[in-house]
Amino acid sequence: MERLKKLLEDNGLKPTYQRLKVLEYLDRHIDTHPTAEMIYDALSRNMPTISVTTVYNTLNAFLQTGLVSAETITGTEVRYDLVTHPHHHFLCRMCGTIIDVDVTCPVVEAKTKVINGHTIEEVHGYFKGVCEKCNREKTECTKKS
Amino acid sequence: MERLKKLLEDNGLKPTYQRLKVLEYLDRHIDTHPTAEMIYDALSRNMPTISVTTVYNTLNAFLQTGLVSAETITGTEVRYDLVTHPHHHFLCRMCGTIIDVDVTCPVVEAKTKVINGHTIEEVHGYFKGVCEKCNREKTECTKKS
DNA sequence: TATTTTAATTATAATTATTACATAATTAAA
DNA sequence: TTTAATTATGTAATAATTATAATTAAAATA
Repeated sequence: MERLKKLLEDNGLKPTYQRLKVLEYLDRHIDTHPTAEMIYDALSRNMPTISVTTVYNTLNAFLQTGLVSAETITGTEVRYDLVTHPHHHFLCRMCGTIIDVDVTCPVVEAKTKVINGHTIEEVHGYFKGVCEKCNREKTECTKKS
Repeated sequence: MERLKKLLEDNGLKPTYQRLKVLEYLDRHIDTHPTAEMIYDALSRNMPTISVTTVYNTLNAFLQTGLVSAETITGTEVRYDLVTHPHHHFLCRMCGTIIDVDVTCPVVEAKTKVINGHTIEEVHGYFKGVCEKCNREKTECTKKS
């Protein structure tokens, strides 16, 4: 908890109770890539007074400092992701899960290059397909029949 | 026009007037990556009776057949793109333009591979930075001063 | 050709995600 | 402790998209 408080202060944000709670939620559900709604629903269970606006305000403040990133992979909703180490995302077309994929091997080109005169500052990439779990279930079905 | 009609039929879609018009618009504005709203606004000028729902229905039908792709690069809106040849997108953080980038050099890994047991079917990637035009204007400003 | 069936389009209303805004509460500074 | 600044809250507004049901057009059948 002290760690998270420091994280906020290091980013020039006052460590208010609600900000700490939002950050804590993101930290504890790093693999969920939650939506604003999911965060609000979870927090409001223990904090009945927190408002949706606060969640959005907080997330937008986090976005500005680069503490979190917003992913629009599914196309219908914004998923928030605590920025820890560089990684990419995998969207399973069967179960809809977004999975972190470490990029030890350079899946996308290095940053700050130039293509056709355009200066590249960020490279965003994600994969779409069938995740390991769904792959396994498909195989099991085949085995049974 | 016959070409577009055939394109619809080849994708198992009846070539109705409104579908043809939406497709024609996408074909003529291939570099704009328009939103549903932009398409509706443009078409309704000559077709006062066309409805927003029809534009959405049509775009969703196109999406299902893979005729178009939906890009959520900016994070606030869905941009539609006629699928012609494989390419990536570049979002300029200064002017907001989305520019097509041909991928002759393999910027992202080849398709249908496996990472951690997840089968990759599609690779989505986009770049963010400053486009060639904005780069040039920045340089000109520097020169003047 | 007339009739039936199916598919596509339309208008309206509903839903959802997000933001604007005014007010209240909290915190920091003087 | 008073004042100023920041942050949180509730309500309402906005914008994008979808659901629904009615209408129209097209295709199939008799």
